[in-house]
Amino acid sequence: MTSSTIDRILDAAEAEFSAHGFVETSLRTITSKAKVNLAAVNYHFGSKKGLIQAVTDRFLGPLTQNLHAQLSAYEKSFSKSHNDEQELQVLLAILARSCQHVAQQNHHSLAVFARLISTAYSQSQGHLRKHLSYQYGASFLYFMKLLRKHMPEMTDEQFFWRFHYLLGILVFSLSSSEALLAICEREYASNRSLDQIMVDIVPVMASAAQAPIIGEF
Amino acid sequence: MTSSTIDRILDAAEAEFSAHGFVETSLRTITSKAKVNLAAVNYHFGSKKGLIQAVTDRFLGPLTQNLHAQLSAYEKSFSKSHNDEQELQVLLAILARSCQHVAQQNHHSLAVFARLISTAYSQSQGHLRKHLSYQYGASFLYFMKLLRKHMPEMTDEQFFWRFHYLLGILVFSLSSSEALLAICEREYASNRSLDQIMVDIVPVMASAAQAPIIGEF
DNA sequence: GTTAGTTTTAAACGCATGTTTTAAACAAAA
DNA sequence: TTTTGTTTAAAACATGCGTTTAAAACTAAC
Repeated sequence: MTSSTIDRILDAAEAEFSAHGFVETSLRTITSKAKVNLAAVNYHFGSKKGLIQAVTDRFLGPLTQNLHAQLSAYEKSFSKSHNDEQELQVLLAILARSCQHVAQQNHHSLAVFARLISTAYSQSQGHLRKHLSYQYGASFLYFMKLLRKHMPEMTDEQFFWRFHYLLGILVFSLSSSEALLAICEREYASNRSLDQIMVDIVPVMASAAQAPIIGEF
Repeated sequence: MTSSTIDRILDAAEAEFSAHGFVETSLRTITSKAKVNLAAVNYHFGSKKGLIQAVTDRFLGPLTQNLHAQLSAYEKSFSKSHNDEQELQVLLAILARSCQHVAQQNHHSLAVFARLISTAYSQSQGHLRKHLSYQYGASFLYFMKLLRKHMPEMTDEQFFWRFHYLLGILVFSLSSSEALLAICEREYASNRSLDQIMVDIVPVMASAAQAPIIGEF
């Protein structure tokens, strides 16, 4: 176990990034929590940006692979009578299950994932967005393609917007999960978990997906 | 117009905060965009934190006042045969309209609002959350109370989660609006606006609110 | 016109950050 | 044991930040 240093850094960085975001966590807090010298980050990852990329790559790889595998299995055993709510929920449940899957390995990865999506969509020039879609876009495009089939009455543009409204449910739930779970436990003495949130939002996203279109498109 | 300095700072700060967040925008970029001396911020607002508070107070005041006024007017002329989807949409449309209202005055206020909510829910200790609910919580609690009536079949805890899923749609749409509108124009040659997004999400949030409960609560 | 109070300006301060450097410690092969 | 390459260590570096200071400029009342 020569390079436990690398893993300790990755774990500490993931935890800190998930709790305080990328810019607001310093390399000094990461290296001190990892019990590692400050210079180790630049030595092993080149820069802070390199560390962020390593942290995200660690779960984005498994996430997209798992998602892709599940989607192709789903598509093969496809009951041709789709277009009903059941099938839509199955598809959304696949996404949820992929998220759960990566969370088993790296506990804070989903919160980091949510922060990643949020920052990608909050810079309008979209450098990060391009990088993500170039590196990991295939699986998510695959997902969108299948989702699109269940919302045939919409135009492409309407689907674009609806999809991102659904994404909002997912991203906000993930990035706020720690706070929400804490409030929930304090306020309702209920011991829920991120896993349960992921099954929770599936029917909610499904209903949101099927809401009627009334705007002046 | 002796203190146009203050307004120029507030406008520049609002624009920068909406585009790059609170921590990632420096006082130097704000003051240079406002064509104002660097020290002016500390002179007029005491600190950067004071400036952030001034920026948010400027629209949170009008927002909550408008929301409260609309809600009490709605409650007075209340068709007692509620519990149907129409009424739910009316209520959600009130929230949307209040958002539109403050956006007319300060163009980037809604994106700042979204960032405020996001940061409030991404720190689990919740200092900002407490401050916001102490200062502006009344109107939003009022809104939640009325919304609760339209979702009577849920437990309080289930309502808590569902409410925050709806909040996710709103917050993500607002904080990503600039990027999404840019993509939409480039990809679909469609000239949409934040206003249209706000009417868009009303039926989506309504459907999400009425999704069946299936989780193991 | 002088004065008193307010606002603006330029410069500096103290501090935290990411990064680099240089040497020491270590590991494994010759 | 010596040597070679890799990893760790402590210290310093450069930079950008929020903030403070002290003097200048301005405003308005007397």
